[in-house]
This record gives sequence, C-alpha cells and structure tokens, in this order.
Amino acid sequence: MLQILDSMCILLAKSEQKHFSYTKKMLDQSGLEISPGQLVVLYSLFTKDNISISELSKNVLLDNSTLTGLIDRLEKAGFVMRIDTPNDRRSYQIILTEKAKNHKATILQLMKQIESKMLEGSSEAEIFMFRSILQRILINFNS
Amino acid sequence: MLQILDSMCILLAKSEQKHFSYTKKMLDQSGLEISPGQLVVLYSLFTKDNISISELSKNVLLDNSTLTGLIDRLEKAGFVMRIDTPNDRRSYQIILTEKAKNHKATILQLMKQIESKMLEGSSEAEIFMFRSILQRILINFNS
DNA sequence: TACATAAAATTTGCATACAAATTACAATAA
DNA sequence: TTATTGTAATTTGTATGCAAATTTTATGTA
Repeated sequence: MLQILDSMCILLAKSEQKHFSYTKKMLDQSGLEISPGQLVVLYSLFTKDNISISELSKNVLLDNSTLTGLIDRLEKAGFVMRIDTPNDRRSYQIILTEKAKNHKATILQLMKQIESKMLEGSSEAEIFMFRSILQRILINFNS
Repeated sequence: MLQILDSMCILLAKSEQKHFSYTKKMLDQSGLEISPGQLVVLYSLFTKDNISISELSKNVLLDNSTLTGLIDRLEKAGFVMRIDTPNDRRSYQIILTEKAKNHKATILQLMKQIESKMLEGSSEAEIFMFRSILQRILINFNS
C-alpha cells in the first residue's frame, strides 16, 4: 500500500479523484456529451428546475461563479435554458430542455451503475455506516 | 438533507470538496504558504525524496503533467529543488530543502489536526471500516 | 426622489487534475 | 552507425472549484 494512503485525508481525496476519473470515462463512453460536474447539476435539476442560479447553488453546493460556467456548457449542449425571471432583471430561471428530459432515464441508470461499481464488495451494513460517516464529515467541515 | 446527497457518489464528492476547502483555509491561516496539493507532495517526499518526477508520480497518484506545475510552485516557494539525474539528461531528482525539513513537524501536525476535525464524532471501529471501504473504492475504480 | 446598501450573476485569477501533443534524450535493432 | 522505438518531463487545452472584484438591478432609507 502506498505510504500517502496512511493518511485518512489523502485516502478520501484519492478515492474521490479515482471516482471522478471513472465517471468521466463512463460519460465519455456513453456518448451523452456531458461532464461529471454537469451530471450533478442535471441530477439536481431533475428533481427541481425552473430555479435561479443562486437557488441552484444551494441545491448543488457550488458557488455561483462555478455554476456560471457549468450552465454555460449545459446550455451550449442543449440540456438547459436560461429564462428571464419576471420582476427581477438581474436573475434567470434555469429550466431543463426536452433533450435533458429525454435523457433522464439513461443518466440516472449510468449513475446507478457507477455507484454499484464504487460499492462493489461492500455489505449493506457497511454502506449504511459509510454514508453516515460521510454525512458527519460534511457537517464537521461546515462548522 | 439535500436531495443530491441521496447519491453516494455525490456524497463522496462533496465530502472531499469540503475537506479540500477546509484544508486550504487551515493552510492559509498557518502562514506556511503551501497549497493542499503541495501538502500531499511534501507528505510523500518526507518519507522518500531524491526521486524523479515519474517515481514521485507513482507515489502520489498524480500524472506527470500535474506534478510539473506542483513542483514548479514548491520550488519557487523554496521547499524542493530539481537536481540533475546522473547519466540521464531527461530526468531530475526532486529533493527537499532545509526549509521543508524545518517545517516537517508543523506540517504533519496540521495534517493530524485536519484529520481529527474530519473524523470528529466517529468511533475507532467506524474509522476502521471507513478506511477499508475507501481502500476498496480505490481498488474498484482501478479495475 | 436621491443615495446607500444589498443582491444576482458574471468575470478574473489561481490551484488542482488529466489527456494529448511536444521536446529532448536514451536504448535497441537493423 | 542510422533509424526506430521508448521514456522523462513539459506544454497546451479543457473542466472543475473558490475568492475577490465587477456589473447590473433591487431595495430600503433619508
């Protein structure tokens, strides 16, 4: 085992890095023409779209400035549109296009597939505990 | 709880993202003038330096092209030096400077502190299982 | 109404990351 | 020895991410 992985922090970082690369590879192969970052945004929008960038930013835990670029690329690829917000010319509503809705099932299935790969060999009980520790980590770093 | 965190994949990604931000913040406050990426490289070099970029790349699970920039910045900040490899003019040996060695204890202590924060509220048994699942994830994504 | 303050989105600058291409050099084969 | 192949490191291009600054528009106050 690599020495750096003695550190739980580095082990977490490298696990996520490999997960990210794998996701990127699977997306490339799928022909969907979306990126890992866009995947998260779409996943959130499938549950609730027609919201502002600021609202979306809370839903996906990303800064507005990060979302600007992500939405740019999603819009260019035809998955979302920016629509004027009534009564507030500063803001847009982000809505899914038909194209995005048509790909929803495929996208969700791909995500399930990646999750399966990730958790291969872990029991339900282990996964349950894994989830709760990750949630605790998120909380710990937000205080 | 945020809807996106239903997905174990996204939960993992966001946990790491928050860990990264926290590490960056702590490093900023420490006055050490190093970044999270540089921290991992130094951590590995503390165990074994005087190695080539390619060898280091295996030790830290990073691509050569990523390391070029990281080493550039570490060198500029006076933590490492590139030394010619005898008999191979393509390659350099990366060695730690006295400055880096002088900061070793401080850096390791800071890393311990971040790990403590991360795992706050988790038992030894939970941490043990967490570690083994992360190791399995790393393996799953490498095959 | 005019001014100060706040908010929404974007831009800019910096730090990861990798893939693909490039440069320089080494090693092997013809 | 020359040509091919391989290797080490870097460069370039693209995608995250955030902080800080900026632009545009709202809102609240004098």
